[in-house]
Amino acid sequence: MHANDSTAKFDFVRAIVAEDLKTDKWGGRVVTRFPPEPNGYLHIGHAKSICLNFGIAAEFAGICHLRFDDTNPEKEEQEYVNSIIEDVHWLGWDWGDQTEGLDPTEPASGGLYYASDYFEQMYEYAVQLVKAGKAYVCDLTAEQTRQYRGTLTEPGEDSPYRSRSVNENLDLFERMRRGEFPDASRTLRAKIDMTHPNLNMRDPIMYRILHAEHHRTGDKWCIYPMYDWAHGLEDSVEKITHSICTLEFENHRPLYDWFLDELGIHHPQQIEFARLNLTYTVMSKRKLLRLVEQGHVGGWDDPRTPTISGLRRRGYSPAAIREFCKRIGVNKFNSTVDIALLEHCLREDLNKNSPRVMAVLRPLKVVIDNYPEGQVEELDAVNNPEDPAAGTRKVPFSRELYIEREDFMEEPPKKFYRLAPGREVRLRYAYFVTCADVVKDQNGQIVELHCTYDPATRGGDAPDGRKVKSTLHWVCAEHALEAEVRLYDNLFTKENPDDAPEGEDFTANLNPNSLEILSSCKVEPSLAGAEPLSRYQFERLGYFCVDPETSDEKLVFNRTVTLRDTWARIQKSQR
RNA sequence: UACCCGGUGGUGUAAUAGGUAACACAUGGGCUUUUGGUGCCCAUAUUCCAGGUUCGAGUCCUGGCCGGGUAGCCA
Repeated sequence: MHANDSTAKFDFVRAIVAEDLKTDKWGGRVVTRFPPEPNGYLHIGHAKSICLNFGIAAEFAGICHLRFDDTNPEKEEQEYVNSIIEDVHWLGWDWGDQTEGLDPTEPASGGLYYASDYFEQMYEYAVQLVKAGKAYVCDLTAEQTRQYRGTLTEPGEDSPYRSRSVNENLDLFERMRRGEFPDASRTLRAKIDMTHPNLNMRDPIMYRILHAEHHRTGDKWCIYPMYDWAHGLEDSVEKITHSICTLEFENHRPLYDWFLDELGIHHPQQIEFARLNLTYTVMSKRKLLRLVEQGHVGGWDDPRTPTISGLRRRGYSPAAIREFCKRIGVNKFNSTVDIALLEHCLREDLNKNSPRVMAVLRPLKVVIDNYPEGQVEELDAVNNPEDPAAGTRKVPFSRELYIEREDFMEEPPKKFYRLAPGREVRLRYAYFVTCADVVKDQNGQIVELHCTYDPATRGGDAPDGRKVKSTLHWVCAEHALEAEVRLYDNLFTKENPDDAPEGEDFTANLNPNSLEILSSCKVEPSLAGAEPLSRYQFERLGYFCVDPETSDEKLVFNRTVTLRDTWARIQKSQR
C-alpha cells in the first residue's frame, strides 16, 4: 500500500460508497443524513456519526442532510432541536441554509429536514399498504400485542384482527387519524409473518394513537408513525443513497427493506456501524439524563460530561473532535476507545493553536530582595512558540511575584529540578533567581520566599553561559488579575463505569474529585477581558478555556486538559 | 436456549484479487529544549481455538469457543 495511493484506506462504509460510485448504482449521487431525535443533547458518540455522514458527503462530492427524527412528541422538544443545530454547526458542518428550520412553524428548506414534515405523505403511503392488503388495524391492547408476538424462541400468533377487510381497515385507519379513538386503543400494523424468526417482522406496528402536542405540528395529528415505518420513508423521500445507522438497527434492516420494497419507492441502502464507547465516561442518553437530573453534574453542558456542549465549555476545539473521529475509524464490532486518544488529539490541536500565557494556580509569594522597590519592567514573552506569526506580548515584572507552590521544595528529592533553598532557576522570559530565604508562619507553613536575581540574565539568558535546571512560570504580584480556575478529572473512577458492585449501578463509580475549584489564582494582566470560550495554554500547566460564567468582576477558567507531565509521572513512580 | 452480527498488540484501527502482520494511542528509555510542553529516535507487544485447502492463510472452507444485538404502542 502506497501513501500516494488515493484509493487507499477506506473504512467499510466508505468502501461501499466508493464501490457504488464506481458501478454508478445511484447515478453518481451520494446523499447521507444525520437523523437525531430531538430528545436530548448531542454527545461525542453522535460526533462520530456526524463526522461519518457529513465527512462522506464532503469526500465524495455528495450532500448530507440534517434531519430531525421527530416522530415521538412525548419526548421531543424545541430546546433540543436548537442545541443540536448549534452543536452540528459548531463541529464545523454545513447543510445549506440552516436558519430556515429554526422557526418551528415553518417547513424546513435547504439541508435541514424534519420527519414531521412528511406525516401526510407517510399517511398516504400507509393507506397504500392497507389497500394492498399489507397492513391492518389491530385492536389488541399493548399487553395482548406482546403476548401474541411470541418470544425470542417461540413463534407468535396471528392477531384476531389480522383478517379484517381492506374497506374496514381503511375506515378504521381514517377514524384513527380523525381522533375517534382513545390513546393506545388501536394500532396500524404491517401484515408480514407472526412466525418470523426476526421479531421485527412479526406484524410490526406502524402507527399508534397518541393525543399529544407535537413541538412542530401541534395538535394536527393524533396518530404518530413508529421508527421502523417512518425512517425508511424519510430516507426515501429525501432520496438518501446511504442510510448509515448504528448496530442495534441491524435486526431492523429486513423491515426497512420490506416497507420500501412493498411501496416500490426509492430504496436507500442501510449500513450499520458500531457506536462509540469511551473509557471513564458514559455515553447513553439515558445515563447522561440521569447525571443531569440527579444533579451529579451541573447540567447538559457541564465540562465533565461527554456532550458536545460540555466539551465545548471544557475547551475542546471542533478540529480536535473531528480529528479524533477520523482516527477511531469505523467498524462493525463494539469497542471502547481510550480517552487518552481523545486527549491526545486535543493537545495536538491546542498546542498548535493556543496562545501561551502565565498563570499561577496555587500562589506562593516571592520577594526579589535586590530588585529596586517600585521598579516595573515590561518583558517580552512569546505568544506561541509553535506559531511565530502569533508574535510577542509584554508582561510586567517587579519586586514581588507569585510562583506555583509546587515549584518550590524546602527539601527537594532527587530529580526535583525546581526551586529550593540556595538553588538558581529561571523565571520565564525574566531573570535567573536564587532562593535565599524561606519565611514560615507559626504552623510551619511556607508563606513567602526571598530570592536574589542576576540583572545580567534579563530575558532569561546568562551571558556567561551558565545553565539552570528549570524554568518557572510566574505572575507579577502588583499586576496580577484574580481568577477562579476549575480543575476537572474523569467523571468516573473506573474505565468502565458500569462495572459496579452487586445491586449498584454506574453512579457508584462517580469520581468524588472530578471537580476542584481554585478561587484565588493569579493570572497575567493580558487576560483582562478575555472572551468566553477563548482558549489559552497556561505555561507548564495545561490548556484552559474561559468559562461563560466569567464576568468583569471575576475571571473564570476551566482546565481543558493538562500538559503531558513527566514530573507527575516520576512522582507517581517514586511513591 | 431462536435469529442476526462480530472476534488482529494493553487500546483503536490497517493489511482492498491468498504473498514480509503495519500505523496511531498508551507504556518504558534516550536526544533536544527559556514550558519536566513541543519535536526527534529507540524499545516492548498482535491475527480466539482446532482441523482443512494451498508452495503460501489475518484473509478461503468446516467445526468449536467467546462477545454484542433483538421479545416498546421508544428511537
